[in-house]
Amino acid sequence: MIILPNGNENMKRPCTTQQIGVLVRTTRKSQRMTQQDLALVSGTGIRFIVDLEKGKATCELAKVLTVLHMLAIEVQLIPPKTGDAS
Amino acid sequence: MIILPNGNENMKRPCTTQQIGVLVRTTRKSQRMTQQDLALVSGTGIRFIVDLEKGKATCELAKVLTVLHMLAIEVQLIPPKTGDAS
DNA sequence: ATAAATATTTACCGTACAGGATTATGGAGA
DNA sequence: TCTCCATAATCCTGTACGGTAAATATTTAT
Repeated sequence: MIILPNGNENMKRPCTTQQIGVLVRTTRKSQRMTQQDLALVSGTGIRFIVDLEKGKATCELAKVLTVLHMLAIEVQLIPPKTGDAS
Repeated sequence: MIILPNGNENMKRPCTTQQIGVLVRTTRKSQRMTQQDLALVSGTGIRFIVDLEKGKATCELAKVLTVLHMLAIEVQLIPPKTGDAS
């Protein structure tokens, strides 16, 4: 176990809202969907999609999950192998 | 491609806030942390942890990601293999 | 290249609710 | 009992998000 200069231990970087935003946008475009399309099938407003793709920190969790699902982006949450903590 | 009775095609189930809540709670307990501990290291209030573990739909994305990170729960977002869409 | 058609972004308003702090309640265990 | 943990209720500040319209940017056609 390595203690980094910033005080953190060597754990994987946190998933950021920025990363999610970029992923949503690139995936959406690869599906040739407009933001409006995505908003429609996700049951949200366009504003939400715009904010999400911009990496807004305060987006609502469930709506984000819905959007990811509509884009067929699989979400895997992998718990620690019983031992490592914060 | 299979059309299921509920009208959906055969895509994986969406990740739900309920699942995340359960995962957070079980992982936290396995680390022997209290909700207060988790709130403290995550920079949130206890209320947020309680709500998150209850599966509240409207939790703020970034805070959820922080909590997952503090619990060393890895988040993997896997984009579709270029083709499948909604 | 230029124009036309689309797509995206931003600003504003209004409603509704998130989440922090605090306090109270209840349950499990020493 | 006393203590720790979890939950719930209340107050309050800030803001998410939908709708809309206007301003840009990007793509497509001629």
